Amino acid sequence: MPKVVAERADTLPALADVFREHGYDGASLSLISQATGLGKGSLYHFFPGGKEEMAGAVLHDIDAWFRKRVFMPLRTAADPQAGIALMMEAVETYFQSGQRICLVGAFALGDACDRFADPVRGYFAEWTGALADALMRAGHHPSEAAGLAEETVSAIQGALVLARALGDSDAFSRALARVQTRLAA
Amino acid sequence: MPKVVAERADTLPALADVFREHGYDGASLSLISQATGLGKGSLYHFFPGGKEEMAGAVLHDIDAWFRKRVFMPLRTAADPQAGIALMMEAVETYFQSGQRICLVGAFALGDACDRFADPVRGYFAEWTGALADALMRAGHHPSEAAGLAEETVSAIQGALVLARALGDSDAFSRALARVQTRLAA
DNA sequence: GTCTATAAAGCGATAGAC
DNA sequence: GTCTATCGCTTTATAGAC
Repeated sequence: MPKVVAERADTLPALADVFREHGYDGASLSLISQATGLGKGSLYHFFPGGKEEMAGAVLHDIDAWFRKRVFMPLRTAADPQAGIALMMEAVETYFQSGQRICLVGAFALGDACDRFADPVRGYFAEWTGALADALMRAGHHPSEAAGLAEETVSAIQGALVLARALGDSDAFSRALARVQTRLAA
Repeated sequence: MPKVVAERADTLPALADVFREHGYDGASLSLISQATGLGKGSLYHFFPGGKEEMAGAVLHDIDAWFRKRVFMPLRTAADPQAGIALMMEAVETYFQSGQRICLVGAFALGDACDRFADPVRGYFAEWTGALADALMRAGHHPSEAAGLAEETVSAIQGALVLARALGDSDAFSRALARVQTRLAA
């Protein structure tokens, strides 16, 4: 059986969970140490920049996942509707049907907004941009495509807020269904 | 000229701003002291329960504002469409055209979710419930009204996330316009 | 590469003078 | 009702042994 933590990247999923659950300020090093199974010494060995570098690495990891599974399919799929379908699948999977919130959205609303303004903006700009591109290739007029893309990403983020607030992950699934209908029209 | 802070309620707007800007954990007592112009002694005189009571009072204040300006008009307006119009006005005003985030939504996504689960859930349950009620009275079928209400509140929250993340408050105004169109249909 | 020990600062909260 | 001083604790971060 391989070591659970062999390199820096192995810690990122646990790190992401801690930040999602406790926010940036609430994610203390002792919580992080507990979640990753690593002492503070090891954490600072992997992340010399401390907590800020940990959160930055998590954001970068999330961005890479979305680039591969969402943004790239939207931009490069021969059939734009197939790209959109891949996006919907990835979103449903990533957010665990509404049980997992979006860390980037949480950072946008929360304490870490100023500190990570660039990666946060980049994530949402890429997402809306790639979706608008797919919608244009699917036949929508440019201005209409941009609005529909904005509305779609916005609806997903809002549904995550509502699902978490109401403790009702079905609200997220219902929202995804509505989004799908609207994108197909 | 009257005293700036004469009673507990006078501190709530400044308190709300601090929590909105820094989150629950990030809102330190020294920041709160600075924002309200009150020393720690005075703060604990008004809020014996400390920071948790401060945030609770802010949430209660927000809930009261929405009850009066949003939930009640939706439920009691003779013309349901007029009630919806009042809601849209209030939302546009309260969120300052997208420049101000929703503290309840931020708490839902953030560190304070567990601590304030009840008021957070209550706020969104009341909002979606009151809007669904107005939509039913406007002629929508019950199931359809509930979905449209959920979609509307969700769209507003998502637009606040997107506007903050992109640093583009116009994204919020565009979302409100789309919502208005959909509710009128 | 991982740990323990520790430093320095900030935290929420309290006490007591005025 | 407001303040300052202070307590006890936790925080991030570092140092150094292994």
